[in-house]
Amino acid sequence: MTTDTMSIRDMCLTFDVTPRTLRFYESKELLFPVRDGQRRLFTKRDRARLKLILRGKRFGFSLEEIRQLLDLYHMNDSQETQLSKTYEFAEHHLAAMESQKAELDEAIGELKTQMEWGAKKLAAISKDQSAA
Amino acid sequence: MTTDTMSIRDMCLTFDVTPRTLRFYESKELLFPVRDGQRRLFTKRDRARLKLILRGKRFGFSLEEIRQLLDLYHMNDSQETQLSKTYEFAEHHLAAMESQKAELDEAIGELKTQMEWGAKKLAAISKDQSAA
DNA sequence: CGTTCCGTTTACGTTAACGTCAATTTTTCT
DNA sequence: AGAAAAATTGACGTTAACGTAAACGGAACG
Repeated sequence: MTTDTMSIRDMCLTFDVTPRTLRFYESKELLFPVRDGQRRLFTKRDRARLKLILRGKRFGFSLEEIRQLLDLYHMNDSQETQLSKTYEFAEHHLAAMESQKAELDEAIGELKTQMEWGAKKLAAISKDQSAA
Repeated sequence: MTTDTMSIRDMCLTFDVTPRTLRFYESKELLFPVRDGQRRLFTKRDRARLKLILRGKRFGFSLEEIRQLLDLYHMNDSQETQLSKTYEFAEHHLAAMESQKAELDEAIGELKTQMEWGAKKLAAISKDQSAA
């Protein structure tokens, strides 16, 4: 095995973020890079988490919400009570996502309707012009 | 016909927002309530726009992005060039939404996988305990 | 007719999520 | 070794999206 860890610069290039962003996420306990002296080394786990973080942001979640959610993807063999609490939280989150999906479907439908209307208008205009 | 317009307080109750938010949206030219003296009266059009604004926010769009998008739902018989520009913008936006939907589907799938794993763990734990 | 309840404007405050800049190591290149 | 490039830690700045408080005007009510 080669390195398995990545420098901050490699992370920036791979995920298109700035060093500041990665340090900020570490300070907010979203990432936990190990240290080689002073320098940060990002593990496979950090990369998996970062991917989820960026996706969460695209879905409109705050970093704090995302921090909670990250545990869902790293459920460890902790206490039963903790695990079952996490599981419950996951159920809520899943419901939220499916409702968001439904809303998204509806929005897509509405936009398509609007676009058909726009297309008709455009066709009418160009016809008017050729008739003039 | 009765009023067809709503007071700021009615709007707040209906859409669960604060007066500040509505005034803020007006200042950012997202809403255009008419005036009865000093007081704002929100029209049917404002209500339609607000609904779209709140939905846009849930999808993670900024108010500035939403402001652009609102034109899509109020395409008027403006110049052909303007209308066709709006139409192009709509095409881009539609593509973005469908890609977001795809990503959302993927995320839902992953979360479900994680939850199955968690469910198995929970089952194993409770079995261990009954065996002890 | 006083006060209490909206509503308005103006303006400063706040939080999240970084950007940016300075001063200081640490690393890499030659 | 010496210079340049890259990384680190503060610390202050910035933008979006409102919150909050002050000061004022009309109208509704007992």
